[in-house]
Amino acid sequence: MFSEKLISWYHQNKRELPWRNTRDPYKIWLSEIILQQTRVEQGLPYYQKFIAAFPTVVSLAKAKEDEVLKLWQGLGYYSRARNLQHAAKSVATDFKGKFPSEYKDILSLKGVGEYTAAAIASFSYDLPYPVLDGNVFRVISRVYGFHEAIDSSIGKKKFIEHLHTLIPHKDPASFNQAIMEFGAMHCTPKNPDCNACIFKSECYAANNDKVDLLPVKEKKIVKRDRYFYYKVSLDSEKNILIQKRKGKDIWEGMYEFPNVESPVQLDNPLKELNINKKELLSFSEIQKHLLTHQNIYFSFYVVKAISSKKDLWVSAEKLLEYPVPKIIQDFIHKTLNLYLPHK
DNA sequence: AACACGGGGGT
DNA sequence: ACCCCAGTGTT
Repeated sequence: MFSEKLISWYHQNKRELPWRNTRDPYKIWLSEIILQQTRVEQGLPYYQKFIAAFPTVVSLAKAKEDEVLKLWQGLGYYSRARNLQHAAKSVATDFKGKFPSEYKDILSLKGVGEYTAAAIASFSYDLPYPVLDGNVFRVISRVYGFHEAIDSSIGKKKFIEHLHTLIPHKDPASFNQAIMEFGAMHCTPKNPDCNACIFKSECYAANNDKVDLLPVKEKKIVKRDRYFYYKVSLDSEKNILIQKRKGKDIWEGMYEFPNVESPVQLDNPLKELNINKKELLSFSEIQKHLLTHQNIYFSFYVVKAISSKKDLWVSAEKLLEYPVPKIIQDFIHKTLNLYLPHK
């Protein structure tokens, strides 16, 4: 009954989305990776760009990592882009260019977890694996009154087991699409319209005034402050010094200006950046960039410098081809062009 | 099991 | 200010 009502609602209310008009596992996989922790409206233009640049999984496998990261720029969680290409190479070699069709093989791809494997398996191959994402947690916890924490393994197991009893083997793809769409469009986190809900009569949360209390989450996010002081070196020909960001940290693989980082505001950034007042062209006040797990505070110090062969110096035009974090892109766009000839 | 990983939008 | 978003990999 639940699935029939849900699927019926879906067919009347669904949005037209490009990855819903295909069974191509490559396109479905790409859309699912893009949409992880990302709203449909934000991911949509990236999906279009990727399909245009890489029409097939093999074309993606052949790309340079920097090219993939550049297309991903601005979307965040950049390990998704690196893993995307890693997986494309796996498909090209281990699976001879043909996207795997068994759940365990799909799950083996880098960046593909239980949610994404279930999505691909059902949408592309009609396999009865239920998806469990933030939308599904919300719908199920409210309708069935599940109070187990959704960020615990106990809770996750209970939700998945229940979903296996709900998903119709006849049309698992529509069920999975429908429950996510219902969570996204109707059973929203804040102020859902319970009076107009198809599950009004049987929904536990609606009938027990618990809509605002479900789903239950137990962990709360811890934020930390990080201060970045960027040194933007320009040589006499307006080439700019950049470097590739290393280490398992935010923005891994993206390009940036040399910098110093501190957990607290620095008293004397010039000293830490090894800058003489004579070479300093300009600097910016500290700006804020707020992320889920950290508050980024940053400023830029532009200096005259002499380029050297061993470092990576690029023209302004060339710089635009490198993948960079949002705050660097904004700086290039808003400030750096003042110093540079045209563009 | 806990934590790290971006950026944007809603309330 | 806080929460959430078509979650996953690492430790």
